[in-house]
Amino acid sequence: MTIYEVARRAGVSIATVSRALRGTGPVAGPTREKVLRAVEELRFMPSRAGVSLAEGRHAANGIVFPNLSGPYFTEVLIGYEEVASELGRSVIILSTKGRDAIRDLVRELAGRVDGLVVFGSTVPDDVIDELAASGLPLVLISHAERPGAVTLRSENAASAKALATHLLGHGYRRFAFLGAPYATGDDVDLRWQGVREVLGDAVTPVLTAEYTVESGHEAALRLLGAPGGPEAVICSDDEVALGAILAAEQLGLSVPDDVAVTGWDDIMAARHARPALTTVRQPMRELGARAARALDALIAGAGPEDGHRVLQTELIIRSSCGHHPPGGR
Amino acid sequence: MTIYEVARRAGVSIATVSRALRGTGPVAGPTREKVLRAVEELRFMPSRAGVSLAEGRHAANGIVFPNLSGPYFTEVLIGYEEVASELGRSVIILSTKGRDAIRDLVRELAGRVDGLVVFGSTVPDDVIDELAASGLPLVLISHAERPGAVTLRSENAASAKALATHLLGHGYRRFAFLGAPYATGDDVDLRWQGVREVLGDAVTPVLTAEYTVESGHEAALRLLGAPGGPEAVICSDDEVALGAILAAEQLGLSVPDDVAVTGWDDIMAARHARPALTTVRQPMRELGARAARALDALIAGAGPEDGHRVLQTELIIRSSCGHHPPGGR
DNA sequence: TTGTATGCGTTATCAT
DNA sequence: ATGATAACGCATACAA
Repeated sequence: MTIYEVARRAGVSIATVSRALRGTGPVAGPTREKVLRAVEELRFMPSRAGVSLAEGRHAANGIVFPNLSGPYFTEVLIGYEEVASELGRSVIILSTKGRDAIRDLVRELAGRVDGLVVFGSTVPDDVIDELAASGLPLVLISHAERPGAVTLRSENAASAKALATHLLGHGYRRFAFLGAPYATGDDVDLRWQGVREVLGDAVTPVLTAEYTVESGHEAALRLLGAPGGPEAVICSDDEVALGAILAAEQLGLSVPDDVAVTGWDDIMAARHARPALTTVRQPMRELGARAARALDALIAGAGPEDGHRVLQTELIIRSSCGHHPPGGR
Repeated sequence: MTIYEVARRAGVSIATVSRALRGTGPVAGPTREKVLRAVEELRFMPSRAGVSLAEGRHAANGIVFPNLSGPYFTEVLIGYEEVASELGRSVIILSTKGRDAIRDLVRELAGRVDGLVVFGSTVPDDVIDELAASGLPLVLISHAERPGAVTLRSENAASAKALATHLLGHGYRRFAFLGAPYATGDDVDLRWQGVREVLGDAVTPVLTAEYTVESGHEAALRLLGAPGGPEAVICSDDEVALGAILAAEQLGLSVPDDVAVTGWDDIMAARHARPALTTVRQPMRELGARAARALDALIAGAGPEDGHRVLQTELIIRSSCGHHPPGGR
């Protein structure tokens, strides 16, 4: 079912069919009618490959993330897909978790899209370099500022300081920062830096295997099971924090009476956990939506080719960090 | 950067470049070297549109789901993407939630892929008809059997009966089935049918707005707040069940002492909830993985063009449905 | 083993 | 207002 068959059926040329269908160039009323009828009868849909080749664009965006296991990347993806779809662009996903030939996969993806969103730390930096050098529009989420790409992230250090300060206000003096191995400049690293700036040597870093409930659980069991444990555990994210709460419960420790626990992200489970989790809300969907818009602007050639944008967060005080006087703020 | 420039640089024809790159047809050793060197120097990547047009295929699969808000669709997507990627196929996603021109979006998607996975009830049946009629390989998840497409789902009715029977064993006699408006033949409808078959008039259906914690919470507040409420609430899925547990707690009711609650799916939060949720485990990732493989077979032209496959589930007894003697089964 | 030439399905330019 | 035709970038049948 090609444009030629439609043209033949309508008794016109393929040029006319193309014009009638996409509204470019003049087409007489009756002619348009004939064409549309033929299209209808033949259930014609222009071949995407043909269009892409002729137009020199894909009308598709890519997104590269490490995995979709937790709510974080999923939420960002939701915001991204929604806006991309509104802008008439399909979205092609690529998860790097457990893949070995990441470089090839990313290259392949790059070949099918007009632009790419990449989460920091999912792709080796030289691959990013290659993409940027190729001129592909690029938006990096939670990645250090970088010429040749737009970078976008939520604020980390200031929120971390606010959180740490709040915990000091509760009277805690021995802290642990619980999270996965963080890479320099990634979100969790910045949170750690912020926390450390306020707490100094009062806070000890404790690594988990991953940013998951399971990992948080295991690490917290060890941390809280040993003597001289922390009075407050600042977790890299909500999932690790939920794991820490489980561990505390398992060890017969009360949260927050025996040990305070805080998270990050404000995923849905944070509000429903017991105790409800004190956390830093991060606008995850907004992050995805902004990325989609920024990428669109990049592709359209509007705006600067690089730049850095930081989205604000909000400290959400609930009950897992300690007791608060009713009516107090 | 086209194949012509590579050919010129290597001093060969484009046919030789193509052969050297994709390993089809014979190429002399030294010639291959020259070509590969030119490719390297020019950072050549074949144009996806060109390849697709020439090959007559996209090497891409689509998947259509209602949303990615909860763990269910996300988990299926994880399994799907992983297998599709292994099979060398990109994954293009489409969320229908809140979209108005679903038909057009699906058509557009259909034009960019070699095959499509669609969750039941996300797309009007006549759109499915159109896709099937067009000959596009189609796998339907949690959709009624259907000629012209492979359908795939997890088992529902038998699990529902087992669950209901287990609850009867606890001695409960007044039940509610809590879930969103279900469509005939969808998963939740089949669960309801199974439950009803065992419990008869002892179970009352109660609708929620959606399959979400919030919806379950609201509906359960009304259900449990009224006099003569049920002794056990069988929920359509874990998220609704978590909402129900929240509602019970809020109303000062103990789960399971005052009211039992069960879920479905065994999402991660089910195990971590308090009380831990009795539920029916459904192999979500496996569902996605199977869909990807079935679609691949369909595209390859292997196997029958339609068929129905049902994946087994497992009843997971935890503490939200009542007390169990230690050591008992 | 290598090259030539054609087709894949559009879009868009340029005549008419 | 409409039609012929040249790209677009690649794969491949066929010749050499």
